[in-house]
Amino acid sequence: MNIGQAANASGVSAKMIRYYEATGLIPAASRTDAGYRNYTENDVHVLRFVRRARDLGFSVAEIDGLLQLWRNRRRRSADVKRIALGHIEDLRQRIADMQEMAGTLQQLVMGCSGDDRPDCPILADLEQPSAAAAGEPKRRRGAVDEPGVRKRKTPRR
Amino acid sequence: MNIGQAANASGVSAKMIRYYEATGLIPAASRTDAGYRNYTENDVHVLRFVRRARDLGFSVAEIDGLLQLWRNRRRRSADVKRIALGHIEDLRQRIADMQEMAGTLQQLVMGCSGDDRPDCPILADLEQPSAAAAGEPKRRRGAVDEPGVRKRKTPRR
DNA sequence: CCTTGACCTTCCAACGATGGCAAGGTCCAT
DNA sequence: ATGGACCTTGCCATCGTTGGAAGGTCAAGG
Repeated sequence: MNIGQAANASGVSAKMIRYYEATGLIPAASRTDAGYRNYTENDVHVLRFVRRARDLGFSVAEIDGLLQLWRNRRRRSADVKRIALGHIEDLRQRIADMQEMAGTLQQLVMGCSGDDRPDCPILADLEQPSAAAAGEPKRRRGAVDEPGVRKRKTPRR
Repeated sequence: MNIGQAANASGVSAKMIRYYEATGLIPAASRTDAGYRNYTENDVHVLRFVRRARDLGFSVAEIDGLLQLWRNRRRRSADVKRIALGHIEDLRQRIADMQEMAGTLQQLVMGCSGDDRPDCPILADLEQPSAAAAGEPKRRRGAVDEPGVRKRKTPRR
């Protein structure tokens, strides 16, 4: 089976199949004399596994762990469950963050006349976050502190 | 005010301030003789606006639009509202997608013993999505169709 | 005056997952 | 033999953000 057929059969694009191979998520496919990648039904099975896991929002790194457990007949289901629970927790956190954003915006939007006049509580809040709309200071995903203000012995002029 | 002080005062990292300047989101700051960027209280005000908008999940492109409206005293609040509503819709869609993922996973996790045994419905579902857990086929954010299967007049051997 | 260290500058690379395009080789039916 | 669908590799773009390197500046303290 060629890569295009494997792509059709698995729902993973040919591009991504090559990418997964290059990054080591899946083993390198065998090649024909002409250099074409060759796939078996089993390979497609693996690809479908990957596809499904992506659909469930697992990162490629997580899928790597899941694939190893999948292949390991002596795995402990606890390990699988841990990965899944961690991912659920991640999803819940992101959902909560986005719900808070949406809720705040909804509040602001409701106060906006949405006509030809310039006055708008949305812009007003962006300018000076109101206590009501600001909520607890949240950290965006992946955001990390700056190196921190290193102290100067005497204040800057 | 130096960039570091503007960063501290606005909550936007110095790195990002330079980035926003380079991409044209904010105007280029004036410079000292030595080439240091110089910021005013008003610049910090703009940066806080940007920061707040990022916290609410607006993309940089959307913030660009919001900033222009903010600066325009003859803006129509309807334009602001439209951007906000579009963003809310986007958030809701993503929330729904993630909730579905989390729900499916929660189902699977509940069926997993999470002990030393290898049997695990989570892996089983990844292998062969069950109708119950599969749901309607959803499209991941940004996912786009492959070029499509171009038809071969006769089937491949 | 010189050193130190905190700060600033620019430039380049990386992340994650995916798509797009280009230049070239292969396979197969007509 | 020709055409066209397919394959190959490789590089670029996305998006927002961080990290680092190499080097210049500034102020305080010895």
